[in-house]
Parts: sequence; structure tokens; C-alpha cells
Amino acid sequence: MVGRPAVPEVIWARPERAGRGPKPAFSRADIADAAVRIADAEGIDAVSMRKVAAELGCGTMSLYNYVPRKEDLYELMVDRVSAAYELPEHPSGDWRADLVALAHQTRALMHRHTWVPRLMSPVYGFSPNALRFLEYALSCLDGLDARFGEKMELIAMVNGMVTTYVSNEIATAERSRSLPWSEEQEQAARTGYLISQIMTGKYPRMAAAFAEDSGPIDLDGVFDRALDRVLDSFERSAS
Amino acid sequence: MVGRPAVPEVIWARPERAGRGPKPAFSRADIADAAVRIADAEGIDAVSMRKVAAELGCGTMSLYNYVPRKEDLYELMVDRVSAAYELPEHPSGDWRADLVALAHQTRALMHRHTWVPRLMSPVYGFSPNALRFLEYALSCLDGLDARFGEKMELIAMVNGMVTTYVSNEIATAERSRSLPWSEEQEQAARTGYLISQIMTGKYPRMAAAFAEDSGPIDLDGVFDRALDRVLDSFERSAS
DNA sequence: ACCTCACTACGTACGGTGTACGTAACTAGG
DNA sequence: CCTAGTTACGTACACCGTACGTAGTGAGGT
Repeated sequence: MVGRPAVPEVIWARPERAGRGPKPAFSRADIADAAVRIADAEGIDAVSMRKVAAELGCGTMSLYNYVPRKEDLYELMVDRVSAAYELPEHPSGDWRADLVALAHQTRALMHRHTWVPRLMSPVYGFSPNALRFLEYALSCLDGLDARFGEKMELIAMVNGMVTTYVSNEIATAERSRSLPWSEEQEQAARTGYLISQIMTGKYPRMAAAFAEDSGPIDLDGVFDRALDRVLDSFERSAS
Repeated sequence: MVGRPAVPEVIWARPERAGRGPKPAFSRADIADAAVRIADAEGIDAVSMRKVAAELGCGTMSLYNYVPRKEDLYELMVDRVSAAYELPEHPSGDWRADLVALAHQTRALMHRHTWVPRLMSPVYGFSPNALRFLEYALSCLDGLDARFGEKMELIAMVNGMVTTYVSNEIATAERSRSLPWSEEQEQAARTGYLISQIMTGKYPRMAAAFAEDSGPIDLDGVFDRALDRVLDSFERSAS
């Protein structure tokens, strides 16, 4: 009982303000905002403890008073932008519509902050806003006669599907955007190589796929269709 | 015409063996194997140019003769393990069964090499084995009356869904495995905090979800069911 | 046969990273 | 008021990706 496990603390478990010493100069929100600002502007790889500290105007190591490890900084960031979820007090009663609305919010959030999919990947966090989200999503499914495990499965499936789709959307969007020279050449090299491979005739179907005039792609439509399919199939298996 | 764009080359475009100088000491397969060995044993974050070079028994900078950038090393790794795909000469004619079999291969591959989901995330590579995979997957769908764009959508959806699920499986598996002390305490702290939050009564449904005796979870069943749903919905919308 | 030059090999060095540790200043509870 | 816990932060270490320069090697063209 001498020392609580000091090393592997969960950041949400420690209070923002400790009682004793001088009052902290920054709040968690301040720190998360600074990191989010950097990530939005320069990408998630540009987020380093030094840069965040500089953005805040404090010494690098001062950050470690607030954020024990960099991984925790990521959790702070995701939780911070997740505060933007607008969750009604009570679901509408139409669980499908509610889940679709929720998925649209997630998608919009990821488009506003394109680094979110990368950070979401590993494990569910249990940040305040993550708990808020999960509880609300479960409440949307109150009318459903299913075990909680199945409901969690559905929520995970929808979230995973959204993450997958938005990741692809972001990747293709970055492809067509004006890129810093080097990346543009990089892309040219990639497609050039791809064409050369297709030219060999070893991949006739891929050749046809690339030759196909697909017209303007309706990303929103693709997304909604896929989401509908997932919900369809769940509804059918649940009934 | 003086200098081809030297910087942003695609690794698959340059021949393994250049005609002129002394013959290379290693093949791409050697290098990829070394990196895969490290990633399997110590995780993907332990894969560094120095470590791979040491594993091969050569100087760090010698690696750069074979691998222009670290990102290319990752491509080599994914392609190398993707060689394990056993793709029949001709699909069976039952596209659903073929796609299910393919998904099972992907899942098994990712369980053998748990770092693959992390590396797959960003964009489709066009490595030899990726092309082989895509061409075969398209050939499975030859009988379907759909545009190539839609077929690619389906393939992407299945792959994304597999990646999402296996990522979760791996995460939960690592949770229950015997962990290096620190990580075990880390987990204890996480669940401890989660319980304390649930105890507050602010999240009644999550509390119920955790209280629910879900019995032994059949991961294979969950996976197959989810996969079936995705294919179901596509079949219906295609018919 | 030889010359030449692309290619291989690799040591050194630079700028970046996360973060352990030690020290000094500060402030709220006893 | 005193003291103990907090905050602030400079220094330092180990590690990373990789630019650059140099030396050696061996196949191609002549």
C-alpha cells in the first residue's frame, strides 16, 4: 500500500487540478486544443511534445506535468474533438435513423480532423466523451430486443465501417488535391508504375477497371448506401 | 532527360538487380524476412533501419541501397507476407464462397502477423502480391453484373471490414494475454477506472452491458456473421 | 585485355524524437 | 507560519530516419 501504481496511470483518473501546489497554468482543454491546432495544420506526425509545448508557450518538460506520456496526449486530442458530438437528451425512437445520424456526425468529425481515424484505430478509449457516445448509442437501441453484446457489436461495426470509409475518402481526396511537389511526383510515379504493370496484360480485370469511365463519384451516396446495407442486415438478423 | 525523378521512386519499379556493379548481397525477400522476423517478435515499432540492418549483418546505411525509404520497407514487408495467399487458378463460380474464403485467408494472415492491419491502413499498395490479390478478387466477381467500380467497392468493403474486426480481435487478445508487468498494470488501471466511472451511475446501459454474462465469446462466429451481413446486403442491392 | 564507371558498402553526422532526472520556485493545508 | 506536494523547466540520453562522402568492386564496352 506504500505507492499506488504510479507509472501506468489512466489520464482520466487523475484530477485536472491537484489540491496542493501552485495552480496549473493550462487546462487539459488548452493542451488538447494546441495539439489539435498543430495536427489540423501540419498533420498528426507534426505533433510532438516539443511543438505542443512551444504552441502553449511553455517548456517542453512542463507538458509532462499534465500529460504523462505522448499516448495520453492522443487520447486528450480525440476526446477533445469528440466533445463536438451533439447528442440529444433522448433518442427519437427510430434506432436506425438515430444511428445513421450518429454515423454522419462521426464522418463529419473525421473530415474536419483527418487524423482522427489514425488515432482511433487501436483500442476503444474510455475518455469522458467516448463514454458519453457509447451510452447514447446504446440508448438508441433500447427498443431493440437484443443482448448488450450484440448491441455493442452493432455499434462497433458501424464505427468501424465509418472509419474504414472515411480513411479511404481522405486518402483519395489527398491524392487529387494540390500536393507539395515531391508528393505529386510520388503519385505520378505510383500511377505510372501501375499503368506499366497493367500494360503487361497480366491483370486484365484491373485494366478494365481503370479504363471504365466511372463518371463523377458520389461519395456521400456510396457512404449512405454502405451504411444502409450494414443496418439492413442487422435489422434482418435481429428480427 | 538528364535525370529521371530520382527521389520519389516506386520501389517495385526499380529492378532488384542492376546490371552493372558487384552483385547485391541480399535479395528483397531477405530484407523483408528480416524485418518481418523483428516485427513478429518485438512488434512493428521495433522495426528500425538499424535493427533490420543488424539482423541482416550489414551496416545501417547499406540498407538504403535496397530500400530508399523506410516506408518502402513497410511495403516490402506487407508484400512478403501477402505471398502466402493461396489463390486458385480459377474461382469456383460461387463468388460469395470465394470472397469468404479470401476474407478468411486475410484474417489468418493478420493473426499470424498482427502488425499487418497497422500497415495496411493508409492506401492500397500496388505491390506484386497486392495486384495478384486484386485481380483474383475481381475474377471472383466475373459472374456479377456490376460495374468495376462497384466490384472494387465491395472488395474494399470486405477488406476494410476484415481489417477492422481483426484489429479489435488483436486488441482484445492482447488484453487477456500475459503481459509484461507494466502493461498488465496499465490494463488494470484502465478497467479500474472504467468501473469507477460506471459506478457513478451516469452510464446505466454500459453498466448493464458489463454486468451481462455474455458467456464465452465466439470470435469466429462474430466474424463470419458480420461478413455474411456485408455480402448479403451487397447481393441484394446488386440483384 | 584493360579501362571505366555504375553500383555496392558503410562510417560519420545532423536534426529530430520521447522522456528520465534533478533543481528551483511556489502555494495551499495542517 | 511552516512544510510538503506541485509546478516549471533545463539538461541529457538513447534512439530514430537519413543526407553525404569515400572507398572498393566487378561487369561492359572498346
